[in-house]
Amino acid sequence: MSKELSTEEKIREAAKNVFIAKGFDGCTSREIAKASGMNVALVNYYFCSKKQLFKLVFEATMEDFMQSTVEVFKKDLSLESKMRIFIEREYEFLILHPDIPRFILSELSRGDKFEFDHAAILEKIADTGVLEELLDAQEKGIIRKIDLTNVMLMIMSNCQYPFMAKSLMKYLNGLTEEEYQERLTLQKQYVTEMLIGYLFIPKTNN
Amino acid sequence: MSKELSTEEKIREAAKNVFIAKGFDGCTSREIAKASGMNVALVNYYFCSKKQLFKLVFEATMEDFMQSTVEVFKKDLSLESKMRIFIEREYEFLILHPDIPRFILSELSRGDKFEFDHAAILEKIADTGVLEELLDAQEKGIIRKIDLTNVMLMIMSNCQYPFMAKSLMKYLNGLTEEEYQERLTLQKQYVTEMLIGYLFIPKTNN
DNA sequence: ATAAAATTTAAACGCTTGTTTAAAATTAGT
DNA sequence: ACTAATTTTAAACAAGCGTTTAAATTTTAT
Repeated sequence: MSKELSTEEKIREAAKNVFIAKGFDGCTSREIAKASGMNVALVNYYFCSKKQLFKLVFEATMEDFMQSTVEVFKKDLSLESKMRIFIEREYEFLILHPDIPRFILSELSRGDKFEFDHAAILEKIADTGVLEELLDAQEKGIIRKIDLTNVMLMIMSNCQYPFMAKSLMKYLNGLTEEEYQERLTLQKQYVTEMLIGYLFIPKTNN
Repeated sequence: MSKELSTEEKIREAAKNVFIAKGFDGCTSREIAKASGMNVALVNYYFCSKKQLFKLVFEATMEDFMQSTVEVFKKDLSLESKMRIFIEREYEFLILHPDIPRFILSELSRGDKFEFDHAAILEKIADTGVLEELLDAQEKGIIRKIDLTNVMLMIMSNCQYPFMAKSLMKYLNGLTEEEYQERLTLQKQYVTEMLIGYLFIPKTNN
């Protein structure tokens, strides 16, 4: 156990956990303070306000989430391999942080709460060259000519939703946490097959 | 315009809109009262507490959502037709009520807020006989032998996520509401093809 | 060792929250 | 028409909220 965290870092870490678990509206400054072992005044001493602390946490979480998965497209591999590895990474990440997609989409959908800087995230995606690679593959007839928004939606739907719907699915199907984890591992394999099978145009043998 | 709503109904309707838009934690009793044209005391006069009003709204919303789509499986059609119509209905419903999946999954994920009665929903699904039909189709080699939890996940992922991620996708791709609606219509067609193509085993010609 | 700076604390600030009260206004029953 | 029940209102309640204050403590620098 590394106890060598500064007060500021302790608060930031606690805030991240609490915000992701309960949302901005679902928690209090005092709750964050208590979770970090500090008191309320220190939260505002280091971060000025609950809102600003949230903004910091949200943007960092969003960047982490994107970064950890999208960077596979920088590698020198076939598009299909990259796609497979991307899905693999996405599931790996989400098994460790299953609440992040719901957190991001929930907070983002009530966007009046703060204006977040999406330029940084757009840049990280653009930097990987994934968009050009996909367009190029469409020109070459490797993958279907589908608007990239739809391609992204397909992949993200099949990666993120299974984690967002965990509570509901466990309810509906009467599964334990372990049983649901098993379904998730299977789901990863199924959606990989399904997505690759649908998006990639089979090579004709002649 | 039908103005002939009772006070109780006005509050219930307003509460539904406000809860779905902002979540339980994201709104106040006074906000709901104002949205219904009434005052705070009336909310508790008819519904005892914010929590109980929420419980009512949540369970009704959940039942509506399930009911409107799953009942297609009662019809006398081929499984493939039912699946196609199911997806069609789901998208139709979600175009009208795009915030409901996020609402349900968000509120459900912090389940300590109240215990909801999922038996009624389970029963509605069971009543359609969809589960038996799917298992039967698996036995007959019509669709892949995949755990039904995973089948449900696949379908729900591709129907609900595109609506849950609207804010994010509009951001990332710089789309207007109209442009995103167009993508959603295309998405419906793509995911129908993809899901049917993956889940159903092609008939061999011999 | 001492003074200055940074950190931590307990207490308080106005304000909003969910809920309740008690009186006023309306409706229903006879 | 009169009474009783129902509905609506304005006002108040304690509790909790985000934030601020000012004093106490610790750290840093000379």
